[in-house]
Amino acid sequence: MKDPIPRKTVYRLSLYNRCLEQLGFAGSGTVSSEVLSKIAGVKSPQLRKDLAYCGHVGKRGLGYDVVLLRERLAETLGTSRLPAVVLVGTGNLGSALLRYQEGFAKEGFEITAAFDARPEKRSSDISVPVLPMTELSKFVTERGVKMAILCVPGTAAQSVCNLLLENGIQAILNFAPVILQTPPGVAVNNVNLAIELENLSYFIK
Amino acid sequence: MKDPIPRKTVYRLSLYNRCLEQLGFAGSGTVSSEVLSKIAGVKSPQLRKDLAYCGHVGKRGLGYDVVLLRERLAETLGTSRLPAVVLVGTGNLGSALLRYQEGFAKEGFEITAAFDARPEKRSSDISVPVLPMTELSKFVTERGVKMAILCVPGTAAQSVCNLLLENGIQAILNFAPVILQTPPGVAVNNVNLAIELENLSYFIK
DNA sequence: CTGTGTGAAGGCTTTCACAGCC
DNA sequence: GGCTGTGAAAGCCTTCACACAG
Repeated sequence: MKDPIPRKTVYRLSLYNRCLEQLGFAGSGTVSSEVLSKIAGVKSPQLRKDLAYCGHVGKRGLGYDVVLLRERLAETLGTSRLPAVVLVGTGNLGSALLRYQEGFAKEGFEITAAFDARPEKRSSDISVPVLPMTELSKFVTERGVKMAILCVPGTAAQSVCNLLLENGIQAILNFAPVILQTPPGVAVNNVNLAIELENLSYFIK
Repeated sequence: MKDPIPRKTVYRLSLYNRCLEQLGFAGSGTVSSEVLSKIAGVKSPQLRKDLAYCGHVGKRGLGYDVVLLRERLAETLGTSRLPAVVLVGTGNLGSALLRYQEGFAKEGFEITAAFDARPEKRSSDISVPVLPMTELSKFVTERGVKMAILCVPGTAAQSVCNLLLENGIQAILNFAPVILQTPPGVAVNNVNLAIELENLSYFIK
């Protein structure tokens, strides 16, 4: 309801969106908070409270209309028009993600270009243009790209990050094992596979 | 101090470990909570409180001895002996991660084997043995593997997950875009790139 | 005087319980 | 009767402020 939707709620709204997709309802009927919350792995009051940020979208006694709910979610999240994304760093992980391109495409994202200090490393099974770093500024500013996926080595991450910010990038999905120092207003999500694994290992008996 | 370290704290302890690594101190000297917290992107009191879970490891007026701290962290997290990991699903993302193997190795993890319904897809630049799914039970139980990375399509994720749990897997790093239904006592960390991107797009002005 | 360790305060999220609408 | 929407309560985590050790 209130303007500033809590970070964690935004996260879960995306999640609910994916869960609805997964349900594969062909426009059919409604879901109850009970059912949907179970799929999403949260408690039902939480789901209801989260969805309340999208306005009164549920019907009491019935549940949530699937189609309507998805529309509202997309609207609230601003997912109707998905932003262009560039990827920087085509090493192991970077080119891996480029090969996974179709996975992103299915979810509505498209990597418009990739950049690397040594673009000739580009392998033949990658369909995205791989350009030298020197072209990054021009490309990003001309096309008004606002999001980037960062896959450079940790040692280069901060300086490449700075370069991105100078050219108007506002959100970064960071795979480099470094916490980026950024000014307020820039969104950074970190994905650190080593930490994920280490974290899991803690819970093994 | 108390036995049950909060989940989020465990997470950050791993993070601090990585930050120390990044500092690259060759056994030299100490770090203050002020400095280390800045690198890790948290506030200094938080860092101190987190580190207090490792016992009295800091020296007042001096800071934290880097070597000692790393030892204590490894001890607390149980990272001294790192567990074996298997990867399931060698599609786009799965084989991408296998190619990234050396990235894991640098952080101390090793994928001991990969499994797929069609293992012949194995490409030549992957050094990890790729075995058919039918061998999974035997491999996992015989070697006592407790951790798995799950990269199968969403439609297969839950059933493969069940198979893993039946064979004694206790922790799963899940890349499938599905929330896995698991009994308590099993740890699951989800990595969903589409959600990360969607989430970031929300914060673009 | 510097910098850790920590009780107490504060803020944010989750959970509960139930009123209200279909 | 069923299920949403939501104030109130509880819980958890973060932040603060300061005592205290080196």
